[in-house]
Amino acid sequence: MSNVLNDRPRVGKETRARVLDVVAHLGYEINLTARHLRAGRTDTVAFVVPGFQTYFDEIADRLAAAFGAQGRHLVVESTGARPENELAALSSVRLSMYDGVILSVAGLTLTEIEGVRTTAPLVLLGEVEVPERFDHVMLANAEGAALATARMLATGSRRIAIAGGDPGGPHDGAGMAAIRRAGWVRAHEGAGLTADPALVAPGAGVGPEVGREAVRHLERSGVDYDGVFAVTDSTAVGVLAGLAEAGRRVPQDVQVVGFDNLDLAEFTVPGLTSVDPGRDAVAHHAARLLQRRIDGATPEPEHVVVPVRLVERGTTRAS
Amino acid sequence: MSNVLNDRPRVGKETRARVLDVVAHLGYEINLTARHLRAGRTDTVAFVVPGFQTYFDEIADRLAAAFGAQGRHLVVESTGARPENELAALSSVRLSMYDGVILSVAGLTLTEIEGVRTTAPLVLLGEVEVPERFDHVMLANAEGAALATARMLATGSRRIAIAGGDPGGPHDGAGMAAIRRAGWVRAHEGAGLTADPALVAPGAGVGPEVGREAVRHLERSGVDYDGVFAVTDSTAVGVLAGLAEAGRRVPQDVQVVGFDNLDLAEFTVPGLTSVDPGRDAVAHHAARLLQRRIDGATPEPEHVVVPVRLVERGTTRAS
DNA sequence: GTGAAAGCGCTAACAT
DNA sequence: ATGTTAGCGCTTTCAC
Repeated sequence: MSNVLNDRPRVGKETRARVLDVVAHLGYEINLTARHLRAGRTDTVAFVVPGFQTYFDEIADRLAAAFGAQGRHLVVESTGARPENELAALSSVRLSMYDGVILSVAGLTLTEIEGVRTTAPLVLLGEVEVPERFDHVMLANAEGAALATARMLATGSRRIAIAGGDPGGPHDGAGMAAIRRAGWVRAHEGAGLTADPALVAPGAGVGPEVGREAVRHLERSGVDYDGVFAVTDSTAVGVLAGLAEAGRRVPQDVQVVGFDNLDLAEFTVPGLTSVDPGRDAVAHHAARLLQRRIDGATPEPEHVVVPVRLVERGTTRAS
Repeated sequence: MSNVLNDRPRVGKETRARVLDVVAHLGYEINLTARHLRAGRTDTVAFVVPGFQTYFDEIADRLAAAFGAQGRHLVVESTGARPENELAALSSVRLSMYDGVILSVAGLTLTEIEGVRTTAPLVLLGEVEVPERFDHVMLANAEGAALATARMLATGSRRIAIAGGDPGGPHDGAGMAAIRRAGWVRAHEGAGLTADPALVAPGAGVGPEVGREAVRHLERSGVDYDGVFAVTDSTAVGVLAGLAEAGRRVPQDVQVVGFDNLDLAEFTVPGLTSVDPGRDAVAHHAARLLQRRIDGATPEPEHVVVPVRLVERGTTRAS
């Protein structure tokens, strides 16, 4: 029977017809679970993200296309940003459901990842340090942040605040926000200036609430500022809302730059200048690295840093 | 061995220790695929969406929470809005990977869905007509659209355009946009007015591009308008961008209302008045309906219409 | 060209 | 209390 269903060559025409007839009659439905066990593959790859968010949506679309082209399915799972779930996703138990996993790391520390024993095809994504032995794709975070900051310095901003990422919080130090903050500092140094710690706005997370809260904080504190670097575009959207609320004109009074260049950035008012992380490249490398593991190769682990570029729109002044 | 691993009761302490030792030593990792075959379950539920988008993200979060509470995993798959993929997701072949599936229908017609023979636990979601025999959760679309339109009429708008959803396009007629457009018409009638067909902006899709294009079209055509109902919030974001581009003030010159009440609606400038679909209710019903199918009941199919309400923000004038 | 059977790795039932 | 085994449904090999 399976010969017929899988279109094997050496089956008589009549037999094939007969089998197909019976199959249709009985309402037979193949059981994928059994096939997976037998085949040792599930033809499914998982993209595990900290949360269902626009940034990951845009990457997931590209991954789905890449894997779909080879007849593999992509599924997206969320860890809810809980480290224990990230670890669970790393355990081979969970991995054995999939031919491979691309895990976007958010909450785990280097030490926690170190402890993971896993031989299954796995690629790590995300703006944190990971052990040498894993394949890893990350962005040029510090460079991007520096690019953003330098752009505002070049067009006259001298007091550039930074919003998002819970500075000083429990997850700070090694995370994405910290690296981008380092780029913000570096750009100041590059211009012979010093970044003012008073311009680091508090607030945990990277959503719009954080951005709006950051601006409210700046306003309350009475500190002088004429630029805001938001660690993500999502944060930037909140920053724009906060600035409107405070009556600050963008970009005349305050320039704003985000990071991620979400599709949305083209539609804020004014359009959001943003650091483009080259999502195509991120997805491409993640898919490529996973593919070679799935193919059974055990190559040297690769650590890809995807370059970024600045996309200029209306939240920065013309140079 | 399995007794030990699964914490069965009647195992001697010493035996347990010995087994665990060996297990650790050999680096044994359980094979979930085999377990799934044996158990006849995968403890995994799929949420199949037309695309990875904010609206579905916000529902997926809630579904993940609901199923996670019962020890089940949620995975999200995208059909890329291709009808053939939606059908594939409906086929029992694909269903057999999961304990159940929640499918958000976008591109399929009633007839196409009619043809589906499936006994697996399945719940349909989405703003289209579906066969009686399926469980289905949808929004009070026409009511919501009428609510939105009536709100703008009540505060002085007399020429309310509608943006998004490809009116007159191939998928028009039965889809979400058509139902919402019906609500827009109905609200006019309820006020003793007539909706002007010239105010139906062309353009396929529900993303921001469509909203901006819609406004550009209105401006080009020179038609008079003082309000825009966007069929989704995502479209509304584009509408706001378009209006800014055209130099129209919101809400003084043009009022705007969206549909979905995305988290983002609170952060546009000005804040977006929007129809809230009660996402909690949508997720709750979808999870509940799927659960009872998984539990093996074969109850009467249920067709839930989730009520909506209007959330007023800055894109509409005070009443 | 066709049919039968072994075995993927697991676990629940059963025999010891 | 412990060890053994049958069988989930598939596919591939092997015997006919």
